[in-house]
Amino acid sequence: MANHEHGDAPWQAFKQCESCGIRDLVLFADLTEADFSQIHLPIDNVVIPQGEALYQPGQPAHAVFTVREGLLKLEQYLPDGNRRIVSLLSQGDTAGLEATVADTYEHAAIALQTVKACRIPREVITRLSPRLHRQLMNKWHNAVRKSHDCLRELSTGSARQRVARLFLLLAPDDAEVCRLFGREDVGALLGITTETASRLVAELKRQSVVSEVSPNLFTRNLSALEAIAAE
Amino acid sequence: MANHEHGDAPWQAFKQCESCGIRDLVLFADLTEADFSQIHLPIDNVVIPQGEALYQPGQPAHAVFTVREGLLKLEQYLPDGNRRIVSLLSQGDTAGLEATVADTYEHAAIALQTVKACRIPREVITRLSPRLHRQLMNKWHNAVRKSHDCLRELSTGSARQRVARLFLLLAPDDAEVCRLFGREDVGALLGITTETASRLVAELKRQSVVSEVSPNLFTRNLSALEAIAAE
DNA sequence: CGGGAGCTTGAGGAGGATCAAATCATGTGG
DNA sequence: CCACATGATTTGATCCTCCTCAAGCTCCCG
Repeated sequence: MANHEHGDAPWQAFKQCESCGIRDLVLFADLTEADFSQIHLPIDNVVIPQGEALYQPGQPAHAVFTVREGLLKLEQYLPDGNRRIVSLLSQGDTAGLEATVADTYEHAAIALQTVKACRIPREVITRLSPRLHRQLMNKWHNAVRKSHDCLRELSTGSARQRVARLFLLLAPDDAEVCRLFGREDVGALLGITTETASRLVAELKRQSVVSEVSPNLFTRNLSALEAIAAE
Repeated sequence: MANHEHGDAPWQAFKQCESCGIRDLVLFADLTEADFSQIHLPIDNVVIPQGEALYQPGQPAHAVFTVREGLLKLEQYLPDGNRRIVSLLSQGDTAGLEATVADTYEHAAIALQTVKACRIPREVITRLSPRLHRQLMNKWHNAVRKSHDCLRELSTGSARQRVARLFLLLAPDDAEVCRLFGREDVGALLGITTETASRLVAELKRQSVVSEVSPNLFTRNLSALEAIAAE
């Protein structure tokens, strides 16, 4: 199971959050010292090892999570038993936003790379609600945008285009390298089979559009990728 | 262009909204008489004929819209010039929610069936913000859910399965009939070509899984559709 | 060293794309 | 009222992409 380590006193949450390295990215970006003093519940740090679930669909949704490090997939299951990844969450993204309006989680949230996240009990959100309004709206907006990006870029066009677009989406343009994940997950994200995903990644390697410097860590030829994405 | 007809005095908005037939579905569901009295901007009724745009991507986002009748598509454009429908909005859904957090619209919103909607200026939302908090969150939540539904049901599996799932999503199970739209749009929604969309709809008609009682108006054999959706 | 999981590759076939043409529906002007 | 132009839908023929089933391969760990 995921490792929950939290400070024992409420005010520790304050100290931790205030000095958070990604303060401007998170839900609490707008809060003041006075706001933090109203938090009477622990904000836990959770670490989810690769492959472990942060939560499962149908579980009671007691908390919202802010991703500080790593990569998380949100997946859902189909009538025919297949599964589909509907979103990828990375630094600054929020998982389980539905906790603020629904009783249960709607996805399986599973770490593709070891994830460090903050667990924020739903009551904290409820209590700070007016102060968080703007940031909550921003987070929802991001969730919608990510999902539409996924449809537009990763579920449209040929399998080759989708793989190229995935390499472009996985890291900002100025990033040196870019970390990929298992071919089965690539398939579930792009709506293609594991074999096709493998074939195409291998092909891009052979054509040195990307090169694997270490297992699942790639350098990219951006202009070549962009050409494929738009062809 | 879309037809904007609005009451001239602010309080008319109140009267209209208060007696709205879908009051419990809309953004203003929680508001009281006192809240309405704070609205000093007109809530217009807009009618968008089939094929016309409610807004275009990049346009300054000055308003949010509640759909009262009809069907709206949200579409986005790809690097290669193709387009993809990322969401369908119908009664009670909200279009242009991004107006509350961004400067411009992110989609083209186009009527698939003649749409009647309420145009709510962004300042109204801003002003009533705390009172609308819960409903805004609900609307965002719906937007995310719709988008994930689209990915999971309409962009996964064989073209045949997708068409069947579309017929199931287009109207509630107890609806007598179900209205479809042009094959080109069906294609853009399911991520397949116009020809394939046409072929499969025609095939379902021949197999009397659906029947076209009048142009683009269908009755459905639900169990047959469900069987195809899950096969 | 052997076993397992994930990745790669191969051969074959099915499903969907593409290009092209025929049919149907709609509206317009003669 | 009919002839015709226009656009959407349907259908056909062909090709190519991607899926399926299957077998090797690599790497890691016991």
